[in-house]
Amino acid sequence: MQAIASAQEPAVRPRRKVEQILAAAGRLFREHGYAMTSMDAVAQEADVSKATLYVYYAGKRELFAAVIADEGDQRSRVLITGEDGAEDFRAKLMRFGHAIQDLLIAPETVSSYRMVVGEAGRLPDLGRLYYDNGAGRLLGRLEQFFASAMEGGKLRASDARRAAEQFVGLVRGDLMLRALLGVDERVTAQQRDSVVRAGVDTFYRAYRVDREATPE
Amino acid sequence: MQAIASAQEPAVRPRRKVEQILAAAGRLFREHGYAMTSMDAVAQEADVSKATLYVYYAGKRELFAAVIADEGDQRSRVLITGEDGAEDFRAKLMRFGHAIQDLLIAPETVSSYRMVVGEAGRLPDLGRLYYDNGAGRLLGRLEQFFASAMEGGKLRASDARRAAEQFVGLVRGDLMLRALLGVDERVTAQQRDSVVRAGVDTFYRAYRVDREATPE
DNA sequence: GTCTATAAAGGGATAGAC
DNA sequence: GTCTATCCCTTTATAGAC
Repeated sequence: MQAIASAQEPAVRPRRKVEQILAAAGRLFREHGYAMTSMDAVAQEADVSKATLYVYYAGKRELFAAVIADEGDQRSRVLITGEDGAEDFRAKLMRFGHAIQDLLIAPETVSSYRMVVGEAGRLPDLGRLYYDNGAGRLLGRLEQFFASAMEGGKLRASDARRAAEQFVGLVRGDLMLRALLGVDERVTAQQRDSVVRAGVDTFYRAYRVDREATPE
Repeated sequence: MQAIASAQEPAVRPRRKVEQILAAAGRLFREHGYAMTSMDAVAQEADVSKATLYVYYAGKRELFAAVIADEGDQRSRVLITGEDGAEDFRAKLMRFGHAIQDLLIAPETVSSYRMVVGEAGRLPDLGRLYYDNGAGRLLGRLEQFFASAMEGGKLRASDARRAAEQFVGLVRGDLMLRALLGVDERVTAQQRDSVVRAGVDTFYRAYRVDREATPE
């Protein structure tokens, strides 16, 4: 019944298994959460025996930590590019706004956040790691962009970091919280666009350079 | 060893036990999350036998649902009062901003949100209930306040609901997300005030009535 | 209604063969 | 390195006495 392994392959591709395990664990942790995911299930999903899991990871917590660390790297890949000078500044804000909002309410982001938030009370180090790799990086890039814009006279000079936080908060609206809580079945493109448009509008009204004042 | 109950009290205060159970379950679920809280622990914390739990609640999920429903009612009690005409409008915004922010990053709110968010994927109805009773109510009251303010010429006329969402987003900053992820050990009053101040400033710049235009 | 005691199942982790 | 089989503990849920 069982396939007879030839003696030729005792240690077959050592890298492969780890990736299978990490991917399988990620899927299950995101979908069912930490506590509700069993090592049995991970082993089955990864098509590996349970004992093999414990060869690569000391325990369930370590496996979870590895998933989070891997997760953080893959998030926050949003295109904040200062180039493309031909583009209208407001149009650029709209583009960034949409990109950021799309990322924040994407199903993968949501299930990812749920997984981490649910355990953040018990594993604060992982929460911090996740924030730094995700929202932290995004805010950093946005801050740089706004700093340049302020220097270039596109925006009123002020705290660029604060501006970045506010911009994210404005285009996020309460859509992310609603997504985290599973409030909406589906959010239409129109709703999303409306939030971004209003957010950019508010942001720009507050940060645009006054035509009259500031004659330094 | 055990106290001998007099025959006078077979069904002692039927209401009492339920409250004990609900309170104990709430504490444990908030602290340890759904999956990591055992019915044994709840029974012990509530000073009740495990069998008694199952008299009042069909199972663990039902108990959790009861906790969430109870929880939602108690949140969102923030004082948004339109009266007090003597107060400067910006000062009022600052007061509301602080009250809202305080609520959002309060430890009870954070552990509460963690508990619900962590399970929202499996129990979407509870997530919606929680949102409606919490953030939903808050936004509703704030919307009313802004609508009055717009009508009274204190703010530029526009979508009051959207303004409410943006106001909350601005005074929240990313403090709540950081709190949910356990990023900061402690947030100083100075940091909090700084976020509120900047948020109100941005909000007011965007929504104040232009001195020159709008001569309808 | 409330308790003690226990059934029934599932989970994390490991021993030992190959 | 990888597997099968298993240990041992915890968990949900219930039976039965009072």
